[in-house]
Amino acid sequence: MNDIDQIIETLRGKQFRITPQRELIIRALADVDEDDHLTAEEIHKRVQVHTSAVNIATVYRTLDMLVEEGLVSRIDLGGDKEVFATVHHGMHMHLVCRQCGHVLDADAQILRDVGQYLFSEYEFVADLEHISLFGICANCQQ
Amino acid sequence: MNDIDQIIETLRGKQFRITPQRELIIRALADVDEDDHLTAEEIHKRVQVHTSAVNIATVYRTLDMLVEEGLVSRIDLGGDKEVFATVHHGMHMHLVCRQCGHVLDADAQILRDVGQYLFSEYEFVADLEHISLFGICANCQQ
DNA sequence: TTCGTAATTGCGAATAATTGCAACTACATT
DNA sequence: AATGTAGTTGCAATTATTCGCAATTACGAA
Ligand SMILES: [Mn+2]
Ligand SMILES: [Mn+2]
Ligand SMILES: [Zn+2]
Ligand SMILES: [Zn+2]
Repeated sequence: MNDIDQIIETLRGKQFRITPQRELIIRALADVDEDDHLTAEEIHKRVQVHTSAVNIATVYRTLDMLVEEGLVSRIDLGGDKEVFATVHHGMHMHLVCRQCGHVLDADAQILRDVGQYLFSEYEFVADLEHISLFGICANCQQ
Repeated sequence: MNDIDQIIETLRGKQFRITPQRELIIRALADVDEDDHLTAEEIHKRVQVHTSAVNIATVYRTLDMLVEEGLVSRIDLGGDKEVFATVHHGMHMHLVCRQCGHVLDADAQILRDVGQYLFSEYEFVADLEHISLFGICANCQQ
């Protein structure tokens, strides 16, 4: 079963209805390159290649739902840029420079300890597959 | 020297001009209780108690500047709620449930290792004093 | 199949946040 | 103290996102 069907099956299991709009949005998200992300606006554009009949409000609502269900991750790449990706976008984190905005991908294995700690101490299951951390990049430290 | 003067001195050292607007905004931010945060809108309201002559755009721009300079932290408390606090708001993290929106404060000592790793491996100085992590809270796990 | 109904969508309006630009002002220099 | 100027602000316009609600539709039950 591919990534798209996987997501759709999960949604069915949770009694969500599979509308053409949702299918197109999920497909757009899953069809990007492994290490790519899309903004809500970009997803909307890609969906409209197939049919102009998907409203931008529906894109926003569907993305909120997919994030809430844990099927898609919402990533803050600094101030204005918010992007989305499915779980097939492998585990890593984004180091975002708060000065120049540069984004560097980094290994996220070190977060495993954090996840275990948060669960054992607070019974909280943290999403650590794909997060952003802010700070100052090597360049901006002079 | 108190928190407010500290911030103002730092700004002066970086050639930023100290306008009445900026002073009021910094004061509003620093005058909250130790464990409190304010939204941009709330800061605007508090500033207007003193004078109605501060535009909301100036509040947004000043906050962006303070965050960029590392003097204030911007915290995402889930989707719509973004709050700000100065550094006197002690080190901890926010565990935000993506299902019910509940926010739990947690110890952040465990992030020290993460910070060291990111610096040694990527020369990135991460801001880990005050971050949010998303996931599922104990309650929403059934 | 057809039907009933709650979930979902589209649309337009409301709200939040950002931006361009002319006017203003903090502050270094004289 | 007066001046010059680059940094900052206010305002209005723009853009991004959310919301209310009536119309539509997915899908379980008949
Ligand atoms: Mn990524
Ligand atoms: Mn806090
Ligand atoms: Zn940088
Ligand atoms: Zn919860």
